[in-house]
This record gives sequence, C-alpha cells and structure tokens, in this order.
Amino acid sequence: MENDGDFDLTDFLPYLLNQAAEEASLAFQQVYRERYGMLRTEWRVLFHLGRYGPMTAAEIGARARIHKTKISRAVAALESRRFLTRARLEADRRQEELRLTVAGQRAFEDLRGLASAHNDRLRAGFSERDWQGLTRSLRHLARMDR
Amino acid sequence: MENDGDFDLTDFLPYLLNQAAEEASLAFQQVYRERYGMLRTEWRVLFHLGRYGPMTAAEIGARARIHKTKISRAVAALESRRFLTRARLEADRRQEELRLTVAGQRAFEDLRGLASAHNDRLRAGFSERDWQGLTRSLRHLARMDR
DNA sequence: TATTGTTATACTCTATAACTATA
DNA sequence: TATAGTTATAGAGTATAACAATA
Repeated sequence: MENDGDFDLTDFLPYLLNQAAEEASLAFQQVYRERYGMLRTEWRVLFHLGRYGPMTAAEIGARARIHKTKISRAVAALESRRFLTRARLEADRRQEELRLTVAGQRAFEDLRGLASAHNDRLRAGFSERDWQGLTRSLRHLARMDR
Repeated sequence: MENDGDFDLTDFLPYLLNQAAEEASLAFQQVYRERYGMLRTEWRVLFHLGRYGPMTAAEIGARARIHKTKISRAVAALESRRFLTRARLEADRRQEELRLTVAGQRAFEDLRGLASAHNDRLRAGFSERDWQGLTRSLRHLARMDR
C-alpha cells in the first residue's frame, strides 16, 4: 500500500507514552528514593495499604496489577524497614494480612502529599478540560475503565 | 491541610502514564523482538535511519533523545546483523555516518508498516478529536512541542 | 490437585564513570 | 582541553519457572 511513508516516531503512541511517562515520573522518583530509599513497587504497595487499609498480597496485586513475585519482594523490603507487619489469617493460613505500622503510615502520608503536589504541578500545564480528557484517555488505554 | 485524603493512585499521572505505556507497547514489542530479535533502542535507531536517512550517532541521539551509550550498543547490534554500515567522516574522523543496508531498509519498511498498523488499532479506540487531544497532551508532557 | 506466597534466574532498561581517538 | 563514540559496571524493572506450605 505504501501509505505510511510519512509515519513518524512522534506519531507512534507507545513511543509518545513512554517518553511522557519517563519525563513525568522523574522528579517524583527522586522523592521516594532519596527520602525513603524505596523502589517503585515498594512505593505502590505502601500507597495501597495506606490508602485502602490492611489487605493480603493477592488483593494488592489485583488492585494495582502487580505480579505476586514483585509484591513479595516489596513486602519483604517494607517489612525490613518496619513500615508494615504481617499477620497469618486463621481462616486460611497461606494468606497474610499486611498492615502499615505507625512509621509506615507516616511515610505514606508524607509521600501521598508529595505525590499529590507533584500531580498538581503536572496538572498546571493543562486546562481542566484537557486534563480530564488526558486522564480519561490514559485510563482507557490502561484498561482501567472496566 | 489534609485535603488530599482521597487522592488515589489512579489520579496520579505518572502511574497512569506508566500503565498505559506498558499496555500500549506490549503487542508491538513482540513484533520487533520475535521477527528480528531487536531490543527497543535498536528498533528506534533503525527507525530513525530509515525515516530520515544516513546520519551520525550524535544526530540520532539529538532527534530521538537517546543517550550515546545506548546508541553505541544498538548500532553495534544492528551492524552485526548487517542492518547498517559505518563510514568515517573525512571532515571529522571521530564521527561515522550510519547508513542502512538493503536488508536494514527492508526490516525498517516491514516494521514501519507494522508499527503504523498497531498505531491504527490503538487509534480505533478513540474519536479523532480525543486522539488529537491525547497525542498533543503527550507531546507537551514529553516536551516534544518545543 | 489448586492456591498463596517465596526464591532463583535471566533478560531488559537506565545511568554513570572512565576510557580511546580525534580535534 | 573538548568532543564523538566505546566499554565497564551497577542498579532497577520485568518475566517465568520451580518450590514450600496450605487448602
């Protein structure tokens, strides 16, 4: 057909998404790394426990779409920093309830505030209408609207 | 202040961008990996040489925002597969002009068509208006509109 | 037999410093 | 001294298989 001869990388959505994600993530990555020495998955797990309360690893995985092996390592790291505790569930002793400690709660609240502020800075570059359109489109792409 | 108590991960742009990028990239990643055994940077370098013609590593880096060490490795991989050749520039013998071979051109045209088709599939999930808004917003975030 | 979570392993991606050869 | 490109190394992200404990 030869009708995509002028197709450019900057028209290619996966490339655009990747570049935008890198640029938008950079500043906040420094925050959870330098303030708490956390990795991305650790911050996400901490966030889920702080935002939604105690739950099992499988529940975090279902909510945040993180594979169980990543969660297992993140939980071990957060536990070693005394940011969470585990409690075997009597109903099914394969599962553990994960719960933030007071220190974990404090870290969560600190990071949630910083994340929210970072989000606001990004948002400031858009009109309210464009921001709503952008987040809606991204949720659609990420299949988070189903 | 405590006014971000309902701030959610799915409101956090870096998270949304990352999830959308992963989802949107997955299918096409299989293509250049399984058909040509390429990595992401190799595909991007091949694309730039195919799309814009022969140029030096530094020029690719400036256009595509790829660090010189990544380009160096991608060029070595593409050369070993006979997808490109190098020619020292007489004007400045530190630089090399990189040029796709016929096989490299063929791979580029094949992948460009497949990328364009993949892009069209993603685009099909949006109205023309929403797609234009999305790509414009992403270029803004990636600072590609300057 | 199936499920929850862990461990091992490998590959990909990113970042930085140190190096070479040329200028 | 500075620049184009290379090499070495480490850290971070991702993916999969195999495993132990429990159901």
